Amino acid sequence: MSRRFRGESQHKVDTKGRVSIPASFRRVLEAGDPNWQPGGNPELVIVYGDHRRNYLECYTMAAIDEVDDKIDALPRGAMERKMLQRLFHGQSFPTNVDETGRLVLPAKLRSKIDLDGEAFFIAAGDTFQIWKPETYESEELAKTEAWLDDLPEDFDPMEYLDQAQARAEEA
Amino acid sequence: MSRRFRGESQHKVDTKGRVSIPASFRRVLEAGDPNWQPGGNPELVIVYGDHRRNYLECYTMAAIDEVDDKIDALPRGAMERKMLQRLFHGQSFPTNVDETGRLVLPAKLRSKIDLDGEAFFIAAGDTFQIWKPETYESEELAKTEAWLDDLPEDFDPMEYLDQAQARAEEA
DNA sequence: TTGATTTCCATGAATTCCCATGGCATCCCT
DNA sequence: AGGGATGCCATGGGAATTCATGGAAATCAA
Repeated sequence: MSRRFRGESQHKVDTKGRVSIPASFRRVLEAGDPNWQPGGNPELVIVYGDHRRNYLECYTMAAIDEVDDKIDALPRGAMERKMLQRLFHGQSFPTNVDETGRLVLPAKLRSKIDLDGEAFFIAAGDTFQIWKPETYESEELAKTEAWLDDLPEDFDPMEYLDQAQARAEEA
Repeated sequence: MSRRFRGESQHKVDTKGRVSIPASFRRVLEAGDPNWQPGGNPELVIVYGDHRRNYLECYTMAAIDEVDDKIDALPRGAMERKMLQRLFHGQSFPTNVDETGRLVLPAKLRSKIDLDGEAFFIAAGDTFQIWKPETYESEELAKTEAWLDDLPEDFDPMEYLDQAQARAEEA
């Protein structure tokens, strides 16, 4: 049912690294954890990636399992496989939501994306991301603004939806 | 059957953000929710978009699923995909009609379109929109009036219907 | 032991749930 | 045709719960 994350919001991060997860995201994490049961706290995996990535990407257990399966399908010894293993197995952090709906970000993860005081959460399909608000504003929003400015005055991004469909059909 | 929304109407918004949904729209939401069953309350997704958009667009589950599929069809990493994900996954709010046929607009959404006291609903094909009445009057109506005024005296908008058909045929 | 986790409790604000009312249509019975 | 009776619709009010957030006590790890 609620397999997809949806929405965006901002929450406080205290000195211990505790942050409330948007309530609606919690429901998705619960639904996506095969071991979860009412009253319990769902697990999840936070992928932080290499130095170039400046946000944290959070996977439900179901989503990360899917990724793992795909990695397993690659031939042993293949470079792609090694890279993906490093990213998803090495540069990631398994954890769980706590009793009060929060999750604790270790100092290491916080400093990696330079988080302090506030964290911005945004859904991205079957994962959600955690950004330092300022980074999100300046990098992501600015980037797309600039990109949109290059388009015709009356262009509506919605038109991309149909492009998407067209591509899907010819494939 | 009742796949399309039709009509327009205005309802009160109380201090808690509760608004009655036009009864006829409810039937469409029910029909468009694969999980809905008689006696239950249909879910829907409200897309509010970025600061440029000053109305809320409401999708039936079927309609939003279609959108999601199209987004999934775009290549990972593509700019269009990111934009659409931000819009439809990030800048949206999943909710459901309540027992009494109302829906609750969180303060965040209300303030975004500067809603207070009254909300104007208008059908738009397989979605419907919620506007602050004054905004709709001044922006939308004025816009289409102006547009119509630019056309020849005796022009009949119905002619567009045939244009649409012609386009479909050549594609 | 000492800083760093975890646990466990605490609280105001926001949100959900439950129940209530008056206004219209429609249906039905005589 | 009159006159309920019935049922959906728009709207309100208050209680009960959930959220987001803070702080203290209890555990760990080195």
